[in-house]
Amino acid sequence: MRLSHAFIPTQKEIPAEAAIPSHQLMIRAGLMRQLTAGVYSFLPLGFRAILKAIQIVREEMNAIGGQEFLLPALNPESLWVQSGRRDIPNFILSIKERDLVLAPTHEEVIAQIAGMHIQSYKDLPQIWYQIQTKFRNEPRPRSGVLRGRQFIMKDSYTLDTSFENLDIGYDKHAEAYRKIFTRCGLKFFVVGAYSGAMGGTGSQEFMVESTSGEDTVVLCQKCGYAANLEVAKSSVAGVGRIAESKSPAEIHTPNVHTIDELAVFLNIEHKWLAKSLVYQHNSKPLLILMSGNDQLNEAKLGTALAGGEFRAMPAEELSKLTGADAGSIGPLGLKGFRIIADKRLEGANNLISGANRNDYHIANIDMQRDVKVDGYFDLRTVESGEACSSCGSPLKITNAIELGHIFKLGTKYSDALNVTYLDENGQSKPVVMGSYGIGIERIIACAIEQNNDKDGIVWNTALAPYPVHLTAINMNNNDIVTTADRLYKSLNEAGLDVLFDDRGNVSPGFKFKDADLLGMPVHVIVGEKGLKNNQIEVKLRRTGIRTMVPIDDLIPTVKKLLAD
RNA sequence: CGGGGUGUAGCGCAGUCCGGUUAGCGCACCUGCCUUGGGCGCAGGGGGUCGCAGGUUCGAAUCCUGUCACCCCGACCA
Repeated sequence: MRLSHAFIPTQKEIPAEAAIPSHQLMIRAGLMRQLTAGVYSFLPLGFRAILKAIQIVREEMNAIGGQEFLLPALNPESLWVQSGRRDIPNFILSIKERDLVLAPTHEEVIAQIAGMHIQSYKDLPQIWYQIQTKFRNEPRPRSGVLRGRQFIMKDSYTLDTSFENLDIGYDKHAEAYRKIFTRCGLKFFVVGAYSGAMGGTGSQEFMVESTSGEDTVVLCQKCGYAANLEVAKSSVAGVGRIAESKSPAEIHTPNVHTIDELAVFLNIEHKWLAKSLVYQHNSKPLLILMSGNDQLNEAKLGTALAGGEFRAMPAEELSKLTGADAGSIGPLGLKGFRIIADKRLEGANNLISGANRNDYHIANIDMQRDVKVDGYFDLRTVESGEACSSCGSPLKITNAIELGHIFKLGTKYSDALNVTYLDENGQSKPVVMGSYGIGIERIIACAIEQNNDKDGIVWNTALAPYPVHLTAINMNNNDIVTTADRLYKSLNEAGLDVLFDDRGNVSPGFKFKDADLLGMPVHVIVGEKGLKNNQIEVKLRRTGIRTMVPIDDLIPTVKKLLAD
């Protein structure tokens, strides 16, 4: 491609709306432009990068036996009513003029096709995938393409006869994903993840560490334990019992509202304080007891409650219902509440909690004797530095971008949409499904987040829109023009895609700045300096190292550099 | 959905508090000359319903009311 005729609008200034490096650079380097919140137009250069990523994904999906589909983005609303996902909050965008919705994912359509045509165990297993545009009603799109309302996703689905066979397809995907992200040159890690309302029996996320990421993950750098904070565990001792279990006693605690204040007021360790959190679960009041300042993890709470809607009770309702304000709530004497507690409190005694009366707490609470607990669950959020539950080393907490997510779905959708097969005995059984996603734009954004410097993007060969950037330093010099034209031709003939800066009346400095901003891995520079000695300059974007090579050695040199 | 912020030329911004020439600056763009190894120089030029609607006023980018859009923090995110 000749830059003199290319549409690659670069800009010197950082766009005001972009807060993270990948977003800034994707705009500055002319890869994309925003159309509206969470929706981006990919320009030719950006689309080339997208196509590179798609091709890698496609090859690895085909390698595990995936069959590529193209499913419609327009779906009948009724299909989503049938699966029970029509009314998930902030999920589906719909069409005003018809009873159609824009598909946010494709389990439903896959199930519909499978339901029609999968009849026998002989038809299974299947791996079906597509690479297609998805639409979601994101309340707050942000961070460029990291969270959009419209995005390209590789989504695949496994159909199997059993959970054992599901594991095979799931493991194939895990392996394919490792290959995909490795080929894309990304430093990634895999974490155990929350399955949430997606349902199913297990899931893992493929993550890239980044301060721009929206997910929080827990990592053990010694043994490799890695989990999304939503499900992460650590080794924290239970509160435990002391020998003597005294009788509950009310204590006056004027103007003490927080756990920290209470600990200071009573001069006591935090762990003996049972913090009360009041929630509503399916509109019924729920008291959650945590030890000290342990933070409730709402994802874990969701798992513990096994479905239904829950939310923290607003302060007004709370005081109306209990007669006390938040900070003075406790398990004793509380009527009409279901009570659950964090595992750390199991069996503990000598605890202090609110008296359901402002300015009073109750001491010597014995969880076994005094509190009717409807279950102990792991509800606490892991904190940085806590001991790894596998090896005891301190855990690290970091932000990450989710590139891919793999789910063992089970029969949730086959049950809802009646997808069955006949087994060897002629028995009708539900098809066991798995579902697997990769965000294509996120591959590009992560690659840029991980590979940029003050001058611009640093592409690796796998994703670079063009592997070679060729610059003619001075278009008024006939030798340079002739040589650069000839090299452009021969590089193309050698199978290398070249972006050729043949612009006249553009200063060398400007061309260098643009080349660095666009960030192609190998920069070939044709200038008077080298030409005097029949040499061409080759610069590596990543290292900035320049070498002079004889003209005849150029193509093998470039090929070698790209392969490294 | 709660909190905060911003809408003025393609991009980045000033001007708005305190109403008053022809709405300015840098970059980009166009023409000519010049220059060619790190976003050249000189001269000339084009481009604006000041987000939108209504109101106040002799007069509104500026004040008032409403509304829309976008960004950031949080909530949310199968």
